[in-house]
Amino acid sequence: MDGNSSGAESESFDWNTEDELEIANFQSSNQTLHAEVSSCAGSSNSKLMDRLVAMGFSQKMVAREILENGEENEESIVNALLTYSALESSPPEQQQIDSNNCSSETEGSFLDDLSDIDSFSDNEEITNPVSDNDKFSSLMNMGYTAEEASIALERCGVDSSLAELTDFITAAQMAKAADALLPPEEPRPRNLCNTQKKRRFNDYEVLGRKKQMGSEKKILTEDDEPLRMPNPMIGFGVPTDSFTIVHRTLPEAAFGPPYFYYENVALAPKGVWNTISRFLYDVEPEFVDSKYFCAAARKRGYVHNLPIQNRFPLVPLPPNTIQEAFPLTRKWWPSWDPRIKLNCLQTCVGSAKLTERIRKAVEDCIGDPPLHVQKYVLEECRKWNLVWVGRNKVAPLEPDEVEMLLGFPKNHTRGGGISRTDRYKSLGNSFQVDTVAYHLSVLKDLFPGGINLLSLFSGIGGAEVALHCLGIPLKNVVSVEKSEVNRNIVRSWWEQTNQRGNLIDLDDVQQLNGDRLEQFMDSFGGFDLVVGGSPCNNLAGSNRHTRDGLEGKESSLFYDYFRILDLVKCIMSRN
DNA sequence: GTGATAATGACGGCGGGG
DNA sequence: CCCCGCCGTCATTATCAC
Repeated sequence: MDGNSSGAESESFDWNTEDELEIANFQSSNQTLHAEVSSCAGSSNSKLMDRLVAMGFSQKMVAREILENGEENEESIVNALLTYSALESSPPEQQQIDSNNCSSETEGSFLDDLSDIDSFSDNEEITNPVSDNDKFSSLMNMGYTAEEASIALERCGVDSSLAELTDFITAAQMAKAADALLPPEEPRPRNLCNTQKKRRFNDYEVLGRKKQMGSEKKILTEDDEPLRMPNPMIGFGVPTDSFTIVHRTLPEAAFGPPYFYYENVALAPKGVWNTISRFLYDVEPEFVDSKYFCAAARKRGYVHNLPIQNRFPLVPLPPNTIQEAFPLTRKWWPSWDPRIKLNCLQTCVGSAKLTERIRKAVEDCIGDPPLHVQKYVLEECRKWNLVWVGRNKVAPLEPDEVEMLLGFPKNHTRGGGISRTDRYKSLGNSFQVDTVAYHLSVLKDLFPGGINLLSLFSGIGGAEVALHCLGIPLKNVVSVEKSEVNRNIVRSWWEQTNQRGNLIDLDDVQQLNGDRLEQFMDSFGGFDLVVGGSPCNNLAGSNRHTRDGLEGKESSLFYDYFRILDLVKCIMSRN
C-alpha cells in the first residue's frame, strides 16, 4: 500500500525506464521472464511485432508469444500463434482478458471515445489532430481498447511513433495481465477461469417492489455509461435507513466460493469503477458513505458477491455525531459552526500554523466573527477536520481519536516503533470497521465454525478486526501487506486478542503466485473470503501530483487483486 | 538517516438559477 | 438543458530540526 514507491522517478516521462520499473514490480518471481519483458519493452522487436500483427494476430497474442519464446525464435512464435488460432475457432483479435472492449462497439460510442481523447490532450500542444486520430484508429484496428489507446497517446505524447505507442501498451499489458494470463506452470485458456457473461446490472428488489437500476439508457452507450453515485450514498442499505435493497441478482461468473470483497475510493476518476466492476465479474459496486455508520464521512465503493439480506451492525453503535464522539468539544463549539459530521479522515492533518491563524482570526473579533471570517474558518475546519478544543482554539484529531472513529480499538496503531505521522497515514488508508463489518455480518451464519481469510493490502487489519468484532472466528488468515509497521500492528493485535487461528503474513502481493496459493489452500482447504482494498493513491482527489487513474503506479495493483482472486476461484472450482 | 511540518490545486458531483 | 459556483477529496513533495 505504501512503501512501494521507488522515489527515484523524474518529472519528465521516460516510458522505457518507467516501464521497466513497473514490470520489475509486477514480475518479481521469474527473473528470466523479467529480462525478456524488459527487452520487449524496448523497441527492438517492434518490427517483428508489427509484422505479426499485420498477419492478423492480435497484439496481445504476439506479445505473449514473444515473451514466452524470446524474440529471436520467430519460428516458434509463429507456430504457437498458428496453433492457438486453430484451437480457437474465434479470430485471433478476440482473445483478450477484457471481453468488453470497443471492438464491437457502435459508431456512437467510438465517437464518444474520440471526444474523450480530445479532452485528454487538452493540456498538451495539439500538433496534428488528424494524425492523432489516425494513430488512435490504427491502435483500435490492432485490437486495443479505446482506453489503452488513449492512455498510450496521453503518456507517450502525440508525436510518438506507432511502434512506440504499441510498445508502451504492450509493456503495460504485460505487466498487468501476464500473471493472469500466464500462470507459470499450468497453461490454460487465456480467457478467465470464469467466462464473462454478457452483463447488465441487474434489477433489484426493494422491500418487495421492483426497482430498475441503470437500464434506462439506450443500448448504444450502455457500457460506456459512467456509474452514478447513489444519493444518498447508502449502497444496498444502512442500519439507520429503511430504504433497503433486500435482493439482487449476481452475474453467474461472480458466484463463490470464495466470497470476495473489494474496496476503493468512490470518487475515482471517470471510468475507473467501470473497469473495476468489469474485471470483478461485472458485479455492480456498492457505494457507501461511512457517515451513516460513524461520525466521519468516508465515501467508498465496495464490489462483493456477499448476500445482502439480514445484515446487522456491530454493537454498541459508535457515536454518530462529532458532539457525541467528542463531548468535550461542545463547550467550545461556536453556534456558527454547523458541522455534525466530520469529513473524510485522510492521511495528513492540519498544521499548527493553521490553527494559530484561526485562533488569531477569531480572537480579534467581538462576539461572533463577521461572515467572511466565519467562512474562512469553516472552510479550513472542513478541509482539515479541525475540532474546537478551547476558547477560539481548533485542533486536528489525535491518532487515538481517529482510531475510535474508524472503529479500531484504542491504541491499535500505537507503539511498536511507529511514528505519529505514520499512524495518521496508516489510519487514513484504512477501512471504516463498522461499515465493513455490516457488509461482512452475513458471513456469521454461513460460517459458524469460522473462516479462512485471504486479506490483500491488509493495512492495519480492518477486515480482520471487523470479522473478529462480529464474532466470526478466524481460522487461517493469509495477510499480505507491504508496510512492515502495518504488519507489526496486525501481528500485535492478533496476539493481544488471543486468536486461536493461524496468521501468515506476506509482504508482496506480486510474489503471491499460483504455487504458493495452492500450497496454502491445500493445507487448510481453500479460502472462504478474499478481502482487499488496493491502493487509492492514483485515484484519490486529494492527490495533486500523480492522480493517474487505475493505471497509476500504485493503483494498478488492483490488477493483482483480480489476478489473485481469479486464481483462488480457479483452484477452488477445481477441487 | 528519521520524523514533523508546511505548502502545493485539480477535478468531478451536485444543486440552484437562468 | 446549460451554466456556474460550491463543496469535498484513503496525497505528494520539499524543507527543517534533530
